[in-house]
Amino acid sequence: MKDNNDMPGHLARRFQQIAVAVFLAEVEGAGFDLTPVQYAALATIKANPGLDQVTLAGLIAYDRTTITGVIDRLVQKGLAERRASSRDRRARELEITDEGRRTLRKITPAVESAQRIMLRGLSAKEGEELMRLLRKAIAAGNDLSRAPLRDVQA
Amino acid sequence: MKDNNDMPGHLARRFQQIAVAVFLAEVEGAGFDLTPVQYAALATIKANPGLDQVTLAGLIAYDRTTITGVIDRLVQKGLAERRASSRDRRARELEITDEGRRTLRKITPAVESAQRIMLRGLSAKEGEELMRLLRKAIAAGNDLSRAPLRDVQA
DNA sequence: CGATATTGATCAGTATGCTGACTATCAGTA
DNA sequence: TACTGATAGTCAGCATACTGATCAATATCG
Repeated sequence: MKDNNDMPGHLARRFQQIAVAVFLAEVEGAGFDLTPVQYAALATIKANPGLDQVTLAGLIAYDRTTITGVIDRLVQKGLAERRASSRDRRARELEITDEGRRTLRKITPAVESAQRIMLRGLSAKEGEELMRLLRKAIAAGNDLSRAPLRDVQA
Repeated sequence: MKDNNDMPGHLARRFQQIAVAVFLAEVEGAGFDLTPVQYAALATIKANPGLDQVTLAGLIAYDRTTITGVIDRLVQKGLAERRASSRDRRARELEITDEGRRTLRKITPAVESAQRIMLRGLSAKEGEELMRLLRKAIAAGNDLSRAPLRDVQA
């Protein structure tokens, strides 16, 4: 039988598992309570003020049904706001709050530290190579998941 | 701001997301209904008959609380059995059923196909290198998650 | 214009994964 | 042997992720 360690799918699960654990530990150590998904969403809202949920989902490759709950929690924590759009009454415009901005700023060192820790077994060059290969594999498989990455059309 | 594509954590999530989608699509295409986690558990039970749940968890790096539900579903599908251990009345001994063996055998081509598809953007050499780097990063971070990989002591 | 298709958001249901708590049992030791 | 600590399994609760459905609103096209 093929060993688990020869299965890219298994390795993907393990690496992701570790990445999440490291992220949560670093962020909690900094005194915050924010998940990787919530962080990515919040940072993307800050970079694209007023975007709607589908666009946000496309920018970070979330399923649109997952976004609903994530935004719920960001709003509940006072980090983001969800407003009805005036241009399209189906859509909600997302904004980051001052509190959200403060949180993002203070949390950034912990997030960057987490990225280093999850690569701590690799040299700088190996880390770069790992990211390059992941990017390449992801690009080729982008449309195979229900939540592909979608660039915004200007 | 750092781009998502420079964050190993984000890339890990994306690659895992695609890996799961590909696995499910291939397995469903072969006429089966088994998740990646259920497959790994079943294959490990087959390779280690009579093992208990904690040992199984250690072999594939699951959290022990996650195993309970996974086994529930394998048993419910008639692919595995959970019996009380005679040596330790706290423990359950896990066995694969004939139906489970049949399923594993028939599903293997789909699983292997899935592993190829999720690397389809990479050359053979690049795929090997990606797996090598993932293994190395995982080994260094093994103890950072609640569910580390644990080898069996003979 | 009006029928049809598409889109944004949500919801119900299911399956990982985790934290923390709890029970039952086992192991080691004073 | 009685006490203490560790261990196997489960459970409640929460947060991703997905499938598939539904509703409201918008776009498109005959």
